[in-house]
Amino acid sequence: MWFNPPAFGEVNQLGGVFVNGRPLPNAIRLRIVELAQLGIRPCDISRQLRVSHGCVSKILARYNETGSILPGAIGGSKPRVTTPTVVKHIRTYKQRDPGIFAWEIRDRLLADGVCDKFNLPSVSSISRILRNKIGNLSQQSQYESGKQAPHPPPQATIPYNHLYSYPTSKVQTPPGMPTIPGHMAMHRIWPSSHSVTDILGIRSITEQQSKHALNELISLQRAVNGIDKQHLQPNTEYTANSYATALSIPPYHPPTTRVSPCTGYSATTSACVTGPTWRPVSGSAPSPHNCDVDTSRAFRSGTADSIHYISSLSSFCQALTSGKFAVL
DNA sequence: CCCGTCACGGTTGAT
DNA sequence: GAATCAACCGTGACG
Repeated sequence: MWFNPPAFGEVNQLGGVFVNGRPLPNAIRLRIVELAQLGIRPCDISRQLRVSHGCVSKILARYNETGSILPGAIGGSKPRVTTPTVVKHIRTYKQRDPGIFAWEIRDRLLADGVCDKFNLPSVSSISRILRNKIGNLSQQSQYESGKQAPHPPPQATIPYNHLYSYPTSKVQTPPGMPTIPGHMAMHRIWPSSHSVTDILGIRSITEQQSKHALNELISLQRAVNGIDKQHLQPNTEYTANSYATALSIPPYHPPTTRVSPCTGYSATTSACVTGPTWRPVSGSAPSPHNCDVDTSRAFRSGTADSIHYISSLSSFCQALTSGKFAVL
């Protein structure tokens, strides 16, 4: 029901708003990574952004591993590994050596580079192919001409979830998109220290450097969101404007200034984050995690109106991504 | 106190 | 078009 979406989502222990089952908006994810790069500890990021520490940990871990702040691809099925190309090769192996075993075929597929470890068919899959599709080699030409898959994938060796699987030195991007510069990807360093600086493998990074990297990331992801919406996870909250959201979230206020369902943590760390984009606009308000448009407006105009505004925008955004409207 | 991990209830999209 | 399935999500609790 896109007319009646979860208006505010749910509120977590930190007072942040989230939509169960849906990823945090890119703006929040981006902010998490940016704060981590600035040396803010995950626990403090969690409090500042009112996102559970488990989530912060997960996002940072993924960023460290893949270089991407984007969530994984939700829903859908894994692409079939037994593509026509793979079947063709299996048939070839079987023709050359009728006594070949399925496991040998599997090894050869890997050795010949037909498949990689991500899309290598299981032995049982190969057996099934041998049984169902190549059982009678005399019919192979018939298969060749007419029994193609209804929607054959353009390539045979695209690893599943390849959009979010990045090498360490260079971040892979969707086809046609510019490559993320190497310095945007984090090194695979995972020291024992719990310090985010150590976790991210950054000895020293200036705020200017961070901003520069951030801007590049924003530009890239804006382009990605606009150009290839199909290939990226269609996050309800992910429009270009979403990047203003996290920057406008009022900082976490310790219980001395705000009654929060979450009590008991130190207030000393909220001052770690400074800068013009992090200044409180008004009093406390629920973190607009489920909203993606210009919430900075909303948070300047009072809580009640803000909530209504967020709700309306949330509806609109859901409509956008559910195909009710064309993307602007 | 901080962090990593996991169960849980939820959403999503291909089949 | 509905059901199913397997992917993902963030939260909250635990160690």
